[in-house]
Amino acid sequence: MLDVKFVRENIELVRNMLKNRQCDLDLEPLLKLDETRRRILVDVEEKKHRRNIASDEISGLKKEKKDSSSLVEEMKGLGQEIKVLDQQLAEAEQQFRDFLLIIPNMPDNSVPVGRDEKDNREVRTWGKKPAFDFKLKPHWEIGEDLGILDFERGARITGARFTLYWGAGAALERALISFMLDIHTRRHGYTEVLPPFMVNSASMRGTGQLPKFKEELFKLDGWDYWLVPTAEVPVTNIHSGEILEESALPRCYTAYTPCFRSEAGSHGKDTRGLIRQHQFNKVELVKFSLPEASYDELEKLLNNAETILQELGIHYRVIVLCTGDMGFSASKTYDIEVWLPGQETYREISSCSNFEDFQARRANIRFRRKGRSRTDLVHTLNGSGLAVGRTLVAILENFQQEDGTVIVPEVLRPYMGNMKVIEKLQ
RNA sequence: GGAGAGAUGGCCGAGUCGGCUGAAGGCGCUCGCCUGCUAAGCGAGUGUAGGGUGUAAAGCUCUACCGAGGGUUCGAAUCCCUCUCUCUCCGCCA
Repeated sequence: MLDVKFVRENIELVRNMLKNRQCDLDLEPLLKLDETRRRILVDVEEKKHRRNIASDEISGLKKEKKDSSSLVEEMKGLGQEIKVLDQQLAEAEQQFRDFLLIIPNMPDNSVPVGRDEKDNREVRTWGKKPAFDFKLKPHWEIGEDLGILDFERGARITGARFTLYWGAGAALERALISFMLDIHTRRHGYTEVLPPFMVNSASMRGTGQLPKFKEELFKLDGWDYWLVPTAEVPVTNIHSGEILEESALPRCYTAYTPCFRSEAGSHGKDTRGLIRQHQFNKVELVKFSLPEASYDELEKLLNNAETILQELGIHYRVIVLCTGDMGFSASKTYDIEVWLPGQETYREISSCSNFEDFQARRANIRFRRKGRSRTDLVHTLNGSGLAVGRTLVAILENFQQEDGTVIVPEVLRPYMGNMKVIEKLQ
């Protein structure tokens, strides 16, 4: 959510931002609502002031045993007026707030202006595309041939975009989760958290999934509970409504959660394999930062995510998203795209964003500078570190061998009972 | 699921028959004094949000907030209703 005052005073900047984001939204109603709401507010506050004074007078009169009935009568009328105005105000505030909630965040100045993913810019690459002298398979073939990925039974148990993992496949997924969490906690200094996998509407609103992206979420019937689409939601909301000490920042958390996404609007896209599932595992990195430090923290967070692929020894590239491709809540986003030789393509495996104070304002996450009385909004950041299912995909495709087996990356072997090669499950 | 208790400021904790209680008292914290250092002691200060005024900061001022929402009343932290959450006991369960 943007600051109302900022919008009021920089209306042209905001209009330009909407244009750059390819977002068609007319701001006129917002300005009108703001005006209406403030007009009513001034009126009702003045009336309440009068009522407060009169109440004191009545109290005084009663103490002196004097008659107060005419004043009481008068206040009855005023009370009615206040009641009506309060209702109007509540309505105006609600509409105003609802509108503010659907305005996307301002991109940082360093973000390239562009229409869509074609205008994203490559920042750097790491490693090289591996060379093979045999015919490569996509991961779904590798997984099915080894008997470790079972798409058919996954679909039978639940439906399309659900997968059953067997044996070394299941173990590899678990190994990756442990490995990632260990690196981030032990080497990068993050605190591990294990949050609820369902959240309420307030949390979804806090991070920006609601009200605009309802159709991408799974909701529990009869409950105000939603399945988390990413750990970002529960973990960022850890501190919602809190005022943190300046000395407590930055706070760096890492969490494993499954992620549930409806993938509405993706029909027919990535239907094969593990790339696009309704349920997948992810290790997330979340930071709460001082405003002046948040872009440094973003670079660090990105590096922390990259470390995982470097340790695994898999080629990737980093891109910065342009204004037209960036998410609703983000001010700046880097994507890490991993190389998948079986499909001869790069695929997003991590998305690292700075949200500045956009989420903090929605979720009301503040801090107090030492020696100062006023509070400020923190900056929030997060990034995948990494998407586990897609990492498993990258391992299968990058470390496949001609005989159909897959080499287990060195760093994962301690987590897999020293397994060196994944062979066909008997 | 059954029975009961509770929810007040950063924390603990008062709030009488509704009326200067935004809220006593204590702790903590901040600043100052004192003191070889530390501790103790002394003094002052210490909620949040929104609005008005102000070029802005400061300041001044108003309104709201004692779990959330609604009601009664001229007036509610105090009375009534609904909901949420926490705790205790029993039952059940991983």
